[in-house]
Amino acid sequence: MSERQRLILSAAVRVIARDGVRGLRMEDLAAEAGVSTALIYYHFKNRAGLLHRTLEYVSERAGRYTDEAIAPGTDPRTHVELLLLHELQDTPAIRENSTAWGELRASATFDPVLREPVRTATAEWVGDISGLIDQAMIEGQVAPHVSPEGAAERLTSLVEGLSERWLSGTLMLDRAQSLLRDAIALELDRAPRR
Amino acid sequence: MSERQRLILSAAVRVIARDGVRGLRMEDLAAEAGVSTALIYYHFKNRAGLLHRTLEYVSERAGRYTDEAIAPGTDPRTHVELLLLHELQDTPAIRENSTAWGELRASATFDPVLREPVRTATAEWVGDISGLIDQAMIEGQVAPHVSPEGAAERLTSLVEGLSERWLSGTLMLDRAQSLLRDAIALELDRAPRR
DNA sequence: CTCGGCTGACCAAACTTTCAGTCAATATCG
DNA sequence: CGATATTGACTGAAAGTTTGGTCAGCCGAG
Repeated sequence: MSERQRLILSAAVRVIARDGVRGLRMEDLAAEAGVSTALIYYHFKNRAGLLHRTLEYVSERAGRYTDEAIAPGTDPRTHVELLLLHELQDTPAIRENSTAWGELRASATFDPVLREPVRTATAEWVGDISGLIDQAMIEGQVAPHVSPEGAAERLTSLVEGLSERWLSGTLMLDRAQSLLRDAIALELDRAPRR
Repeated sequence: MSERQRLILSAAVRVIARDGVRGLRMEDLAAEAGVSTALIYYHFKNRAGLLHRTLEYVSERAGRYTDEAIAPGTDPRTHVELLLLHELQDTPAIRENSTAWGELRASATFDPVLREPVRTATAEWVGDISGLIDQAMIEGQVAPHVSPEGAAERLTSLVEGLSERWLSGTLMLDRAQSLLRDAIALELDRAPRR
């Protein structure tokens, strides 16, 4: 992928985070990226193609910044917590990525082309968390009888639900974080900690 | 609200569930409702006004069909379970309402006008569940130390997360249901049942 | 020179919104 | 009671606006 494409895609994420997928106008995007509208068509064929590529870009980028945020050697249990809580952080980058991700996921309900990448990205995320819970169990940081798969699916779904409430102004961020922390404890300890 | 307005609003829910908020065109809506486009403007001022009223209509209707679905005299614990599971049911009415609700909630992230009705409707739902958990606790159907508020917020958020995954084709319905059932047990019993 | 990257200008189609005006029902008046 | 205004609901048609998408051609690096 060329530098120019990356430029356009990151601009797309910004525009989507600001106006939603519904509000993404090719002209707005061109302005945000500082290029002509025609160039977008040159690189991405059409609006649908652009959205498709943007979705891939968002999930790829999410995976990257997620990894970067966590010090190597962190124990798996803490790792799970950091990974999940990470989505509920009020920095421009995360807010932007979360908003765009939520929008693209929602669009998948109506656009079959987006379904498969959404499914793949979700599966990957759930798989990561599930794997970490597995490890944490081996190290005795998680109660036995916990189903890593189930817990991972519930916790990531919960994060998405909380995130959307936060981003739509329905829920305060600190409340969302505290709810998530309790949920993690509930899932992994089978009783709230402290 | 006149019968005619109700007719248009229910058509709007159908169109939104089918094409999304972005895909709602005034002309399509007019066709779906069997009226002229001008009539929609006569009753709702403009597209934004229509969306706003549709949101109110969806939440009102959700509350109504939810009540109808549950036999009076049901014990509170079962009531909670039915209420939550109810959103994960593949009937046209529920799918329609859930899809429209998800769309409108997502739109609230970008449209301040929609925020307040979304917040109100959510608070009402959380309040209902929380109240029922309270009652269930009094009747000994829920473990002590459970925070009804917290559990209600987490469970409803989880339902929204699971629902969106289901509707976007990311998650099979029966899996979503089973995940939710386990979450309820985890939250209310502080240990999975059976 | 030439070729991929890139653009300004442009357009047809898609959409929203407006408007003049019809019609049935209801109120008003002589 | 009959004639006449008034009103609210509603529509067809078209104006007005926005948007996705195309295209002929410019430009700079090799």
